[in-house]
Amino acid sequence: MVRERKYSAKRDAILALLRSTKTHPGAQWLYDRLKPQIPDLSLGTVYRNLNLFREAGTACSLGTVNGEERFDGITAPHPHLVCSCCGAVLDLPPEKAEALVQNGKKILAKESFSIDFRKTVFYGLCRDCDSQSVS
Amino acid sequence: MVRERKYSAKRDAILALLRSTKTHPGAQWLYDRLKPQIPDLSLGTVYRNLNLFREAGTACSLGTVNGEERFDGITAPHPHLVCSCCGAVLDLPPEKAEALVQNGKKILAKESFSIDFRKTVFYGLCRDCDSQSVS
DNA sequence: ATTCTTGCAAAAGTTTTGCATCGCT
DNA sequence: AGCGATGCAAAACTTTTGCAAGAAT
Repeated sequence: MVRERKYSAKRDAILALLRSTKTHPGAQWLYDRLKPQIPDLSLGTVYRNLNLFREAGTACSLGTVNGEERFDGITAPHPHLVCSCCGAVLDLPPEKAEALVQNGKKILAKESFSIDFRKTVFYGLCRDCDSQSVS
Repeated sequence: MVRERKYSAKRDAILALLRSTKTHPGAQWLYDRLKPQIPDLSLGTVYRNLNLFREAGTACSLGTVNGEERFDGITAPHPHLVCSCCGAVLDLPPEKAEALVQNGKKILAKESFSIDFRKTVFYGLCRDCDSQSVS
């Protein structure tokens, strides 16, 4: 049972900004950018809407970088590069990811991104939770 | 330049517990389990030692689940299953991961774990940070 | 003696939430 | 009018840190 959503100019602005950037931002980044244009915007609203986007599948989380959750407006699953030093997040073209996985290359020439390690996580429901949700 | 480490019984206990479990615990879980046996243990010490393990490569982080960082005493890279509902983390045998990636099966029969989506993140240094660390 | 380790508590940082108000339908 | 959306501030949580005391080398 999904609740009805009403139009909200702020929600639209947050989503538009999220979709317009390749930085894979966190809540604070979005807030800082939007605040000058929307003076009566609060950080809580950014958080609330990001959670709505995630629930609705309009956006997705990439996970936490340096303690901050980062989001992607592109919901089609694709791998990412995270800089362990500065926390930058880059999209990784699927074909390059394939090559990386296959030959374990440490360097991604074009982006000049040196790979240290990879994390792969599958999300779903464990047996207990799956059976509970069905019944 | 890695600092010298002195022996610490508490550090040993934390690492032993981390290695003995398949739960991929967070700091609080380890603390709760150790506290009865080591009454003068503090949560801060668990955090400090987990960070030491990570720096030393003795343990590694799997990322954040429900806002809490989870650790693995097995440092050989391997994929994980995370239950979106209860936060349980399971190891995924590499050969099963391969099959999942190849055919995109939604169900992992043996573990009865239904897969919703996957996240793959490569960690390394971006061009800027890489050049800074070299020079 | 030196330096690492730790308990404790405060601090820091991120995210959530309660509540009154405002806006959309 | 009814209910969702929001500002604001407090609260909740996880993690880090400063400092003095204790332990290992």
